[in-house]
Amino acid sequence: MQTVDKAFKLLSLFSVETPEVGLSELARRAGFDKAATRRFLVALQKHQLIEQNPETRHYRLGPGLLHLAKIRETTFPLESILQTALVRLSGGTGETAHAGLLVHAVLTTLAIVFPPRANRVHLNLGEKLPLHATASGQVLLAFSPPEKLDDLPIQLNTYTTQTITDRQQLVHSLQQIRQQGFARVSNTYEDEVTGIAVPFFDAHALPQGTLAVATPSARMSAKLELQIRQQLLLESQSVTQALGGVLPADFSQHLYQETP
Amino acid sequence: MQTVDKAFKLLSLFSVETPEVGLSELARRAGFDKAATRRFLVALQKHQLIEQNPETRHYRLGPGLLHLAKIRETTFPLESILQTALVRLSGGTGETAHAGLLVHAVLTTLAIVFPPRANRVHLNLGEKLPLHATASGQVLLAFSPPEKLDDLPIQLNTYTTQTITDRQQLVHSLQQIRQQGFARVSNTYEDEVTGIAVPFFDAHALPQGTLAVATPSARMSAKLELQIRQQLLLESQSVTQALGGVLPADFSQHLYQETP
DNA sequence: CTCATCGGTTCATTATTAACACCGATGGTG
DNA sequence: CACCATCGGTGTTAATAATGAACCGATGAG
Repeated sequence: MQTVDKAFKLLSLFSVETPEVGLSELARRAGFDKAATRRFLVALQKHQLIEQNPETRHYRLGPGLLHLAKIRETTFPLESILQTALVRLSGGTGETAHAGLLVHAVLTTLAIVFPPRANRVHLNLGEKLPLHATASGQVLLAFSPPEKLDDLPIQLNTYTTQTITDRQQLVHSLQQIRQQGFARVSNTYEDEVTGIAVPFFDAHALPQGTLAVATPSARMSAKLELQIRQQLLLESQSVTQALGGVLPADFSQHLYQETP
Repeated sequence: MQTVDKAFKLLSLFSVETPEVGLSELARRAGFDKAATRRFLVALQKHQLIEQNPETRHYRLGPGLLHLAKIRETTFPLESILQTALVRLSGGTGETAHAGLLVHAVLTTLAIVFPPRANRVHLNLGEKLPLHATASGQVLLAFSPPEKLDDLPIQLNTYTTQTITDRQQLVHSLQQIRQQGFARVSNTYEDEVTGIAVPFFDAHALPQGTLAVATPSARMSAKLELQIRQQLLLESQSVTQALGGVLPADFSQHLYQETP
């Protein structure tokens, strides 16, 4: 079913950063022949998974995706479960809380709740978060089967002076994260931002996404960190359960250690 | 690209009514061989467009759809545009307002706003609306290219004593709807419910979905109907414009006729 | 105990997709 | 203005991928 893989590859080339792309560019990025790319686009367009901007002739994701996502969300409300967890997290910590979803080695921001204060961390819905440079990404990698590390690009992008770009160092860091059950990074993706994240799990005890709290680094203290970690752990358990997921043993142990 | 068509066909077998389906059942409904169906499911599962309930071994739509839909919605906010239009519609009329999306000859409820009163029309998000038996469906058919009528099932389902089940009669009705620019039906899908609907259009001036107001039939009056129609026309224009769509000439004429 | 149906797998047969070369149109550049 | 590159899009044969009947073990109803 490599045909399905290729169709999906085309769909996954669209992002919040590049929502509309032309034919040649798509073929280039996907590594397909232009004629083949066109045939795929026409097929996808037929089902409204893709649509074409008639002015620019560029392609973009289509409304058929909304239709399918609405069915899924109505019968299996992942997004709304995350949203309510984030409201509690943001309310309890007074900081920005966000949830990410891991799809095919890409971590995307699915939901965000901002606290009602002026100085807060900002990020965008749909934003793609680098796996090696954010707390959310690292905690996902840490709880994923080791072979998932192969999906990482050879070159780890640098975002700030603190970004981990050495593979060895990253792997070492992941081991520690797995042991402690959460990830905490400071200024590795955006300067002056500290993030703490935990994963939530699917029915196979594999990480499906993350819950995270992000604070201005200046505001982070040992006390605030502890509070955030405890809340994240509780919400992770709650979300995982609501989804019909299962916590892996080496994660659920933290639930008892952390509670005072 | 028949492979893409088949993959989509499998995805489209899931609905709010039947969100989880087993392998044999899927093969039967799609008309595919069981082995082929399995190969498709495995391929779709790899990209999280489908996921499997490990207990029942049944399949359901996957979280990858949320990911893609979020990207589309962030960069091209159809759903949120509809939502704000519905808030105005429901607020202005005091009745239930809903929006439907047409994907591959299937009309699905994408957004709903209920008025704050006890006696109101109820429907569900993600609900599939029959094209021949609802105001929304009829207005879509009326403004679609005639060949779209071929997608209709041979047998038009009966929902109430008022449901149109005769093809001739339906076609006649559609002509009138196209001329007047809106559809109005009473008790054809649910007893005691009257619906009024207008389409909104894409960049090719093709109907992409509908805006509708539904009232308990007992409450409908000539005055209320006129008010609803005027508001629907205005919101249709506004939504179409916000989407980068184009009104067909025989629709936009009503904008001037209706305004008093 | 039997039979039907479930999810899932195997492998020779067959229909599909790939990609080169080419089209006219568009737009930036010397 | 003429040039060249690139755009979106399109045919046609060679190479590749999907198909489906038969078969598994497991499960559950009569």
